[in-house]
Amino acid sequence: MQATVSMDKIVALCSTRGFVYPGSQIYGGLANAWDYGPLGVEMKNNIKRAWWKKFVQESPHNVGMDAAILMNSKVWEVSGHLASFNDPLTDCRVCRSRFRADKLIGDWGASQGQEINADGWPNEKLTAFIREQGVSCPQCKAQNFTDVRNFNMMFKTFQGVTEDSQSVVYLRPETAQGIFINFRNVLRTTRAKLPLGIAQIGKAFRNEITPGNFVFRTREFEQMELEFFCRPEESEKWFDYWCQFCRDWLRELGLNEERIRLRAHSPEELSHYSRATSDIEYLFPFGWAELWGIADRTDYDLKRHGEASGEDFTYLDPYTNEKLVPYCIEPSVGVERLFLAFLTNAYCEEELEGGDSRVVLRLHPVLAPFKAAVLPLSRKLGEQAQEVYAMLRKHFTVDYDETGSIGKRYRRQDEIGTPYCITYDFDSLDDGAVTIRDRDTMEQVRLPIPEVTAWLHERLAY
RNA sequence: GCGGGUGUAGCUCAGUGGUAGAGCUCCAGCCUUCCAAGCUGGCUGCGUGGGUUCGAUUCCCAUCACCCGCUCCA
Repeated sequence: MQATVSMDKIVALCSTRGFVYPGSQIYGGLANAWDYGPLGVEMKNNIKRAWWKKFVQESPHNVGMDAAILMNSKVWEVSGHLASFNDPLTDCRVCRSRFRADKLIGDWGASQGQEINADGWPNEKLTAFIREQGVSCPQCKAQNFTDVRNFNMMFKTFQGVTEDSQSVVYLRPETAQGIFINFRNVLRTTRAKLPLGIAQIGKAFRNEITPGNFVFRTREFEQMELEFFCRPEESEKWFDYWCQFCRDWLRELGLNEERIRLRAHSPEELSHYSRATSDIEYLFPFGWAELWGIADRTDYDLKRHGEASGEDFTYLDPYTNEKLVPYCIEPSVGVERLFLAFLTNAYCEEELEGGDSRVVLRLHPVLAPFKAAVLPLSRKLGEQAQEVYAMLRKHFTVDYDETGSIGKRYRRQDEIGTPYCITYDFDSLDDGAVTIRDRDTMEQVRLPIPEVTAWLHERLAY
């Protein structure tokens, strides 16, 4: 396995070459906001396109949809996010442990031999109680807590012009709910039978306490989620199926097998909606971290929404005439995390003869921002090379560069992962052919210009 | 949110109580017939807001941002 790249190098490359810029830079930035530049957006789009093709287009079971980010607040109440993401928290100033204030008081009460239920107390009351009663830290015994604050992972905003509680809306913390609440719509309009997967790509927002590691954890991020509905007794089979499927897809796009592992969650780790979860983890420069979460959400969401809305979420199996609420397997992955994984995975520094080195992004051609670059050997050939460039632009995202030496231009393209460099030279004037140089093998082929498009199509097919 | 560190050009750094340099990058011109060549010229900066001072990039205060450690999970 190649040496792990430092995060600094990735961040620097992203910034200098136009993959990712720090957000709101001219105003001093905004914590953990990142803007994707010309190359970054191409690569991100390539990732999304590849995922969609694999998970929607090629699948006999799956269809896509695109739900609104803003939804009726009832959705979050019923899904459990409002309750489980809205805790009164306090920190011990001495040992920096964090506690739920109501639980802290309850436990303290129990140790004093009295039963105290602080659930639902206003924060001021919680803070005052902790101070006045001298509640001590279970970790370090200190009596020095911060004021109790509400920690809500959901971004809250207001719909309409008045800020009254009637119009509170939340930015979705996951895209999945948009699928659950449309389950019946999709089922009816597609006339699909189980198993049925509904896929969605979209932004989600979480007010994370500690984001970080570049684009790994940000407060605004893009998810690619599949909610795969099946018969309850088949859920384990499909769970394994999707774990393997996701893994295969990553491998197909060039992610190093040795840096991928599957890790099953322990019962304590499980989210409120999940019965079983496995993470596909990737070895990032900062260590192993979750890339893809595959969760068995059971019938939790459909049942909850069914009960709360009065909508009937049972499915009538046409073969068995049996009524059931489907189970749901959810493979959910963050686009930015994939972006970072592919980027760090592809980053190589190579020693060349003569002692100098080149930075190469060995990105799978499908992911590369530019599929090819047209490089006239000399500026004098610019006019003719431009014609090749114009021809290829109709089919692929291609770059054109005529500044500096040819060697320098090869290096520039290597650094941003362009798989093919097409050189128009002086012989081209006579034979109407160009030289294509492969980024990885460094091999060159000579090809008549009219054949280049087909040649590239063949290699970029996915 | 807490503790520690940092903030000068696109990048890496130097420097001074009298308003700033170097290397690389980038751009233009010359040259150049396949892997970072050379020559000439050029662009760009003291995170932000206050205070002290005749004068602040430098000293003080605040603020913001970033990095490293504790929480989380796409």
